[in-house]
Amino acid sequence: MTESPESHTATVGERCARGDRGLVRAFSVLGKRWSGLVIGTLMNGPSGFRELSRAVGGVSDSVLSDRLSELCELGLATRRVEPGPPISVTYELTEAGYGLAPALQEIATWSDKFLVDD
Amino acid sequence: MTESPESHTATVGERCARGDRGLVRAFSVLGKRWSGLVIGTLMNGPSGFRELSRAVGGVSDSVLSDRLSELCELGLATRRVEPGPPISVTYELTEAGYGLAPALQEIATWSDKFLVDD
DNA sequence: GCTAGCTGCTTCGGAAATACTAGCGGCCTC
DNA sequence: GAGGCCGCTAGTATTTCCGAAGCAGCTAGC
Repeated sequence: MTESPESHTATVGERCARGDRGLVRAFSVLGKRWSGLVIGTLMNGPSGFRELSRAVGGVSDSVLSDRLSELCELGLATRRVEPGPPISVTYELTEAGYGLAPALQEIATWSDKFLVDD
Repeated sequence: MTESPESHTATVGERCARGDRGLVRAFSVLGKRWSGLVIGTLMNGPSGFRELSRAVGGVSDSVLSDRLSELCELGLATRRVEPGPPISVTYELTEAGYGLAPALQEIATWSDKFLVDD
């Protein structure tokens, strides 16, 4: 397949049409406030709740707790408890979670190019 | 730069760390309910309000109207009015809007691979 | 031992966002 | 004229997000 602009556009268009179900599912996750940033932050490696809260910045505890629960339920992240003392909790992305890396990379690239600085 | 798995992982990690500002900006758009799907649907080409509403499916008029306004204000989409009769309104992505295609493609690929069917 | 501070949550009440739906004016068809 | 389409808007109801207080567990310093 040649890499002409037209065929690339058509491929994108067909892909999005066939990927509608996929996009619906994906944005049921990514379209919730903070989820994308939580996942993006966990790309840097496993993290505790408070560490994650500080790294994300600006997310309330209750929402962060909800989002992490959802991500774990969806199999995108795991929650590991070290019984201690001191007790500690660590959140880490799963393979599925890390699978979002290419998309997040593309999003960051797009953002740097097209979104204005606030 | 070699393409070894380690350097790829490090590149992703560094990229996300350096892209945090970018991700924050991006998810201020994509992290809102329906915006991702609206953009994804407009990838198929220009569309009227009702046509878009039906294609996206499940979004309320008032929220769709809000989202489209926001996308236009951000320069991701344009709203064109044909004075008619009959009067018609068409929404279309800008170059910046279409610039999200690679990311949406990656998201759809990821979703197909890792998210469970409902 | 007490206090202060960290941890990871949970709970509660309120603010903000979203959903729902009726309605408007413009237009077309029967 | 009635009914239906269009693109919204406005008002109300519901859901989501938020902020902050609080809990239990733990540590460090006095």
